[in-house]
Amino acid sequence: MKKGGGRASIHDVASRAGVSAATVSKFLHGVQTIKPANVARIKVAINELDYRLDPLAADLRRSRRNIIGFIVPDLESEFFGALASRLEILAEEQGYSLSIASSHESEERELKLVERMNDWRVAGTILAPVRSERGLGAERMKEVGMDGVFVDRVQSDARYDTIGVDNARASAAVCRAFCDLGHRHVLLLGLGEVSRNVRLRINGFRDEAARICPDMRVDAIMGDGGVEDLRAKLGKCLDSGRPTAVYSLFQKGTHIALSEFRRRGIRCPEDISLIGFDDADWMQVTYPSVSAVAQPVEKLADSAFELLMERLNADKPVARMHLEDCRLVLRESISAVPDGRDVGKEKAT
Amino acid sequence: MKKGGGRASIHDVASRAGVSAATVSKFLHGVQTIKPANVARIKVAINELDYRLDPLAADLRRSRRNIIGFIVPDLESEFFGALASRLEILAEEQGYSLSIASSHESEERELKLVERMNDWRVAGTILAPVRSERGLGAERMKEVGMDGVFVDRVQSDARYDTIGVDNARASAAVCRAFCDLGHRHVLLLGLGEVSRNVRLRINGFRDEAARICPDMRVDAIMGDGGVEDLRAKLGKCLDSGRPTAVYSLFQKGTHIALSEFRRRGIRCPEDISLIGFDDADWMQVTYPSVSAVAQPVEKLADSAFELLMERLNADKPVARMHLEDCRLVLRESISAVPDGRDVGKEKAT
DNA sequence: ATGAAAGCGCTAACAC
DNA sequence: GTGTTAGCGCTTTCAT
Repeated sequence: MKKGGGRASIHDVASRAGVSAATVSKFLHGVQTIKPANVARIKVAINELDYRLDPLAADLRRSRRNIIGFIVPDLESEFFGALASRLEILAEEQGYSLSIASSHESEERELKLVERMNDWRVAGTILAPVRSERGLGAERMKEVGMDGVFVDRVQSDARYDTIGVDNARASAAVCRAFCDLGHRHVLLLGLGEVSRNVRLRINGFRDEAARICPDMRVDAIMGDGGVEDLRAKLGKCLDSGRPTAVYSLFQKGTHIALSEFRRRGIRCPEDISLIGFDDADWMQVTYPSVSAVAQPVEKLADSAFELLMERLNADKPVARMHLEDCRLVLRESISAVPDGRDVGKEKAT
Repeated sequence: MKKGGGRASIHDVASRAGVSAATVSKFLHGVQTIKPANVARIKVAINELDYRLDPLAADLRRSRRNIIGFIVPDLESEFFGALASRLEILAEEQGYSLSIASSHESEERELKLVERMNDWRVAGTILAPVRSERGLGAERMKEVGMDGVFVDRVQSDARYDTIGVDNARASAAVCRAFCDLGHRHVLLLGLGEVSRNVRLRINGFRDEAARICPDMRVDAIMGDGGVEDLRAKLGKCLDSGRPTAVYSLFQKGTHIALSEFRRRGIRCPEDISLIGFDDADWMQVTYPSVSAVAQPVEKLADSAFELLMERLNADKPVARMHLEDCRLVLRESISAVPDGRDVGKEKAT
């Protein structure tokens, strides 16, 4: 009989069906060697009692939770939202639930969340760190030996798989696009904090410039004091010694570039070209629509999950580094340098 | 002694400290009546063993999980991301963890997720339904009597609290803005599926028009066949019998409106004015920047959580309906009707 | 083919 | 103050 207040337990089902809890448990797990008569009675009992297995209690007994943890720096951005979205589906396909948590761009919080995942005894943790694979959260994962992988703001690690996009390659493509259009003075727009990825983008651009377009002048400004600082610095560059092209290294920067162009009446792409890292829907609808490096969010999620699964099933996992390729989406915001102004001035050869 | 493979349990700590598990449990819960000497030894043992309480095991014993479930239709939108983000903080402040899941705009999946929350025996569930408080998920919550509240795409319910924005009021404000600028022919842009909220926005606009601006012509087109259908229909309206103002009833619609204006060389706001429901960062940076109804995301989250908490602590909870006010953000996309063209034609009085 | 028993890690009476 | 005991809901040998 079902006891008073609470919900039906496996024992309630068992006694109602006239079998033992063990048999019900077997039934629930698809064991085939149960007498058909009993199967039938168990089914009836389950229906009558509205019985549902408590997965957490089952996990407790099994000493392993069917949960994958996912820690993101920020849930308000479409990028991480999409990542979470996809991982959730992948996890469920494998019988896990995904536990999503946001560190709100705080390393301290990230640490707390890693610890919570560990307390929860999750099967594995996918960490998209605030800073890098050397940040507080990642380091704690190593300390306590949690199973997991690192994604997005990471390079490579001695013990964990890392999954990221090929920042350098994408930026090289941007460089080539500008170079082909005759641009010889490009401004890179970055932010101080999100260092690693942005640094790779800068270097990727610079290296390619040195290789294929040595007479290209490449300036970079970094908003060390946040986005408003960047806005101010950009304003100065636009007012004097204006470049013919801007490569924004993060989405908000693209936003800022566009609005500063407008504020000054600088026409894009006639006066200046623009490409941004990280594509977004709205970039199709601005005037001009803006060219952007699109990150392969789904592939990132797929790879991260796949590597995690392999790792969970491996005896002695090796640390791998995985880079996904980005796609350069060309829209109206770029054009050839109109006259020889900059090209002529800089062409020394 | 700590046993072989696994992690230290409360018993390991107890025996190492020379006390019983019960005492350690008390210590962990801040019971003050423990002999200082024992407190000290427990602390030492915890440190030496790196002991951490398993919250799920504790919850099991307590027969109540310290988890709040949050089900969103979609994690890739900033709106729900922000909602989740805020709820996560609120939940943790009260000692819960928030379990976030996305129904991916599918009612079937929503149903599954509600059932999972129930299986998990969460303390409460915040549901942002795909359709409404009468959708699959919500109905199941009622059936099984889960504690929770409904948020965003909801009106009112007999048994659950509902928290939403005042669509009608916001739309009335939009109507007044247009009316004051002399607009007498406005086009409303909606989508078939997201019916309830959109309907309220339409009615809110229409009612206000009837009240304060009876000579205003209000047309509405609904993309029954998805966004591309809407785009096509909008195109037709713009080509013949063009209105002087457009009120888009959802964010994607604003996007579409803007791009269709551009495609046709229709100048905004000179030729046509635009206001969109649901504000976004990118609307500041388009040309023109677009006026929008901004939804109070944080307030929504705060109210939803507060009502849930009250409900969890109430003996016989009553169902309340909560509406938050939106803010109309005016930007460049609206202006007065230039000449008497439409005004003159329609003014019958 | 099934059930008894032990126990996952923890808490809560209730004795002492 | 502290330990004993009895579970929370489930799984898993190991007999039978």
